[in-house]
Amino acid sequence: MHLQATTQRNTFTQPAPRAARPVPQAPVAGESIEMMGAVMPFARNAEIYGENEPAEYLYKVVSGAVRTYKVLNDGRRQIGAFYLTGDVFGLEIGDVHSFSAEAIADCKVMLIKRSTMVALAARSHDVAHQLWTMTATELQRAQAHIMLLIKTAQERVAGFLLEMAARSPGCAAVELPMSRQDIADYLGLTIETVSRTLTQLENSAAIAVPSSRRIVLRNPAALSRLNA
Amino acid sequence: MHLQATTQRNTFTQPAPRAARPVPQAPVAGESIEMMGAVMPFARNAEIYGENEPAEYLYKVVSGAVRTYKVLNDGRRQIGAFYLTGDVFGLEIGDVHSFSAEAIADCKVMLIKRSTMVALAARSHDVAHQLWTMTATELQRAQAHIMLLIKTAQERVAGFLLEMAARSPGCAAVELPMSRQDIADYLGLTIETVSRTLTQLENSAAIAVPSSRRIVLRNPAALSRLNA
DNA sequence: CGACCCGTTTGATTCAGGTCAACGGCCACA
DNA sequence: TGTGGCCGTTGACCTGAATCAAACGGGTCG
Repeated sequence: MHLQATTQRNTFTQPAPRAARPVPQAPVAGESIEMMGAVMPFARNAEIYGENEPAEYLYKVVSGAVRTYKVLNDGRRQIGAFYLTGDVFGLEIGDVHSFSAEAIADCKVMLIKRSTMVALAARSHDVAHQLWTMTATELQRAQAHIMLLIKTAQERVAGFLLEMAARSPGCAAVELPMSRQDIADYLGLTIETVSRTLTQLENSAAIAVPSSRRIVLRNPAALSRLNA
Repeated sequence: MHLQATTQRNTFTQPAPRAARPVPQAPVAGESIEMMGAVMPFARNAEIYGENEPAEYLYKVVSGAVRTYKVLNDGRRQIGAFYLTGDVFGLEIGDVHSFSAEAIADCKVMLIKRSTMVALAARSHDVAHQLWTMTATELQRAQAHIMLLIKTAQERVAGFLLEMAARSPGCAAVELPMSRQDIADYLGLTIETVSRTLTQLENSAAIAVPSSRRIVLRNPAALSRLNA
């Protein structure tokens, strides 16, 4: 149940992290993380890092999409978050990752050495503040996720669609990079329930589903009402 | 449904925050937050702050216990976290609180002015690092909470008991400061299900419940196994 | 062009947990 | 020593989502 297709590392497109070219030092205070780090491509379903691996880097999505997740003993998978272009992930306080991360689609990810960031933060309050802010943003995301998980199937799906819409540049139609299984594992539902709920929402004219990965929010107000 | 007994502010035991005595300035780097701020008492069920109120302070539990929560349109309440002696809460990146906070039992809480902390963080890397660490701890707590919410009732209750046990100094018996309703709203269950599950665990000899607020972990290994 | 594969949808049935209702224990207070 | 209010427990029943199963559709590849 909840099996992933092919989750093994793709050793072709993903050189070992140690092989990354040296991260340029950026000693100036007020430096943003934008301008440092090496960009690395990952193929669809490639593992970016694994749970309990040392957290050597922090990551920024340059293009594509990423999921973080945990798998329980019995195989149930919970997706912690989806990261789209511009999002930062892999930020941990401990020195190991508490989730695993995989590419949802082929994507490019910028790697920034954690030790570099931490050292930089010690010198630049700006960088320190950025680190704090990113962690706090992540916290807010997690708290919103908790609020989703106590709701009904309809409310969860509606909430998910609104969240994705809010994160998409173009407003009307949402292009979903992830499968129904991913959505289900994010929302704590089964694919069947997600699928059924989407057709339900379509029948009630709240959304349109021209193709399975493309969803038009026909009546966002109705969705918000569902979102409680 | 999920109604709280008496949730209004108790204006007797809780002077307005503005009346707090001035926070001593602590310019020395390496300063800990321990030594600054005024301690204030709150009566059982008194509101400490409300959702969407400006986040002027951050709080540390000196004694007693606190819950943070949100209420949905339809009255469902979700408890975000329980805070026991020594825990810090109310740490936000935005300038309003995203949850409400209430005293579970009579308690004493230390208030620290947020602006003071932020100013201090700008001068002391140590303080900045503390702020970051506290936020990250909160993030981990939230992520663990997410993992709880996708599980079965048994697993949630077992997980909750183990969490509380881990946070209690004395190991064998857990003294729960919160009601069944609080536990239910934390775990996304009903009081009936929490109650039933506890008796189930008692019948299977995993725990003993000498009094409703006191629980002995008779077989922590079995609970851990449930916890998946 | 047809065969297959994968992700998705749809249908039938089951079950965990919710709902509704009654009861019991404990404590404060008269 | 009653009596009323909480809080927690237990029971009977119901329902929303999971499970099991089958069919569909849109790709790729021989």
